[in-house]
Amino acid sequence: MSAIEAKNPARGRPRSETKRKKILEAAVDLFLANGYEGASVEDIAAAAGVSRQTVYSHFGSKEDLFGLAVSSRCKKSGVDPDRIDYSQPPEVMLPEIARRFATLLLGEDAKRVNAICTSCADTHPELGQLFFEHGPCQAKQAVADYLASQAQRGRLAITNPGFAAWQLLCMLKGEAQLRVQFNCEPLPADAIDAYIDDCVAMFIRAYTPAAV
Amino acid sequence: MSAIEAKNPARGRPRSETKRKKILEAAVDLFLANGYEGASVEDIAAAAGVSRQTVYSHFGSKEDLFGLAVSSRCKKSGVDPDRIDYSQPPEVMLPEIARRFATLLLGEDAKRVNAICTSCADTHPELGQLFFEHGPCQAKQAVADYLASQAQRGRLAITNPGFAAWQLLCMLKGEAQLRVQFNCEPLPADAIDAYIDDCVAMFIRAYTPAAV
DNA sequence: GTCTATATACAGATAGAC
DNA sequence: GTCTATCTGTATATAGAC
Repeated sequence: MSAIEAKNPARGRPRSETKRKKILEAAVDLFLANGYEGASVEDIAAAAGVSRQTVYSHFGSKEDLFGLAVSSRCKKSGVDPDRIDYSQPPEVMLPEIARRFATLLLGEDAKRVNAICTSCADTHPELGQLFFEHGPCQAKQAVADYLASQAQRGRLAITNPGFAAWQLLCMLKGEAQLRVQFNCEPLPADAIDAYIDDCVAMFIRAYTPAAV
Repeated sequence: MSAIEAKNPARGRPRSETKRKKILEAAVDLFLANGYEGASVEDIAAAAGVSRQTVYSHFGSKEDLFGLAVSSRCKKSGVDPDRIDYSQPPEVMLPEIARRFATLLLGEDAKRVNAICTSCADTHPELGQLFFEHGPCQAKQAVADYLASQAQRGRLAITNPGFAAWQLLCMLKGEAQLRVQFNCEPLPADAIDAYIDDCVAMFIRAYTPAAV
């Protein structure tokens, strides 16, 4: 499809990393503000201070740009493989991951992305898939990798890290995320924190290796 | 507001239960088929074979009807307090509850309700709240009550049944429900079953009382 | 007599056609 | 801008079940 990454990077003028970042930033802002159809590539290029051609040169298509914008937004909020410290034990790392994830989930942006994907389900069914892959799926993979590393060190008794990662992440959504999604009164912050702590503790309990 | 339930039920002619059921049935069908705004009270009354006033007499308002239609649909699919057997131990009852819940979650109807609520978020923000209360919240309460009863019998070590119920139900959604929500290729049935079984086992492990 | 249910008409709001 | 159509929700009158 898009043969962007196939080009020889050593030849010609290299693509500007700063421009790429500005485009992604502008895309995130405009997609969230105006929806997928409401944000034109022209608008995004203008907001980033580049030409429309530059956008296509970097990202190939509007849809690909959407997917990577989602991805960058998620990583910026902390659910990023690079920010997981594999040397840290679960008791330290999991609460940290859980808090980052909850912050991302409960923000207005997550709700908007959901609204965009469901409202465009008829005209652009790929948007949902792109979000799923670049958002939840990436987060799950990062957590699964961490859990697998801990299992290997004998700190957790996990045979299926993929299952365990989905369990943890989905569990964390809890009542709070449903309330956001369905326009209900949000839970008080301390109740959310207590729930998250309870989830992490419960998760660790379920996957603690049997004492020898 | 609507003083429907305040009337004396012992005096005079009782409201027809069959008509009520027919109205609810028609409401479920038409709301799911045409959305909230697309289904008029007139249409629902006609489909149920009653007059528009009868609908209002039974349900007070279109919004209340929506909430109760959601509720009836959920109960019909099995997440119903009345269908929980408190005498059954968790090893028997939880897998049963989990399977019923997953069937409901992964159906097309759940996706449609989500779409209806998010698409009407601007004009009818109460729809989301009604769904939340009559759908997820009721299911959670039913599960929480069961878990509390089991905790009292010493079969589970649960101090906060509400938290535990949300944990179990949210966990069950897993990858499969996200895929439905975001128009991705569904998981194979055996993978879903394996995940659900894993969730229930993990849940029971986390909440099994310490051996004395 | 009390309450359900139907039929009809009406107010208010909204959306679309012209 | 106006006119028309539609939908919600209410009011009123009538027939009939308990």
